[in-house]
Amino acid sequence: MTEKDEFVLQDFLPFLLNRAAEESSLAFQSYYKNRYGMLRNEWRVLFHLGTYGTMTAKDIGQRAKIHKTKISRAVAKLTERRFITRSRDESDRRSEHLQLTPAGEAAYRDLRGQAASYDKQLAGRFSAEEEQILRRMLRQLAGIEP
Amino acid sequence: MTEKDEFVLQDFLPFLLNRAAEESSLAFQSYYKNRYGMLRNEWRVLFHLGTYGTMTAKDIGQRAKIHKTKISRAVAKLTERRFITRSRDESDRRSEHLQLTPAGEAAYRDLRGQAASYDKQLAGRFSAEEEQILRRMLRQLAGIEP
DNA sequence: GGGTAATAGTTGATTTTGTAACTAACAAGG
DNA sequence: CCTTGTTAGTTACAAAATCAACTATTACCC
Repeated sequence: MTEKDEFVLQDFLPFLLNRAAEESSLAFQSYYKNRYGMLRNEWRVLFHLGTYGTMTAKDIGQRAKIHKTKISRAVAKLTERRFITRSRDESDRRSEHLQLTPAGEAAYRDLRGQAASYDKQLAGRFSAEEEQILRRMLRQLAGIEP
Repeated sequence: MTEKDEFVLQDFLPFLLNRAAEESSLAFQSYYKNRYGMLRNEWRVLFHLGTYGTMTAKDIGQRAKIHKTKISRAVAKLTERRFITRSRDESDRRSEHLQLTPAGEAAYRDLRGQAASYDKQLAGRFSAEEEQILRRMLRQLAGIEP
């Protein structure tokens, strides 16, 4: 808080972070929802496969800190919609390698472009230095390595 | 993003903000959950009544940007647990004034102390200036005045 | 090898949220 | 007044998140 004991709810970091997260997600969320009928966990999975290439459900879960049941259901939906394909790892048949289909790639590229310009718009309210500071601090708070 | 077209998922603001919000809420959340069996919306209502005094559900909703159904349910739970009392506004019998009971006050004071030290701990990772910048930027992103 | 524990992922039951429709009270214009 | 519209708050139903239990497979180790 700004001063010792005096507690200001509007300045409480978890509160502020939650509100900022909600607010900043809104417009983008409605884009992938209306355009592709996707849910938050689905675009997250899609984005991970798009940016990192083939991954297993576990890999995604670790990187994004999403619970395995959410991933399982998101993967099921994306498979159903032919955005990803799954193939068993023959050396460890418990896990599956997930990969985007061409349709998945196309959706990813569209959404990535959208995300990039949306991000630019959000960050545009700040100076370049501020922006860098913000991202660094958020990474810190999110527990993401540098 | 750090550079023009090149999209880095881990730097996407909505993603970062969501992760930071979740991560930073975790410890505090488990405190009020374990200690008082409260949900997020319940502590938010409690905190609003604690910091601003008597309010109506609508007031809380406007200030915190929480949907009225969430507030309605949170108020019902808090009333059931004897943390708040409700009294009709006699000049407009549609709305009710909500107020903390002594038990509610006690819970609020405990949680406020907890929140304050938790916040201090979170902010302690940064310099005083950085901290100020962070809060200002988050308020901006959250759409909160000043 | 054979039993026990650990891991990847799925499924089902319960809780919580989101959305829409609803009730009750007030407002405003004719 | 009285119809139409608006507002505060609740309720009902559908969608999604959470948590625990489950299957299938691999790892450990005696």
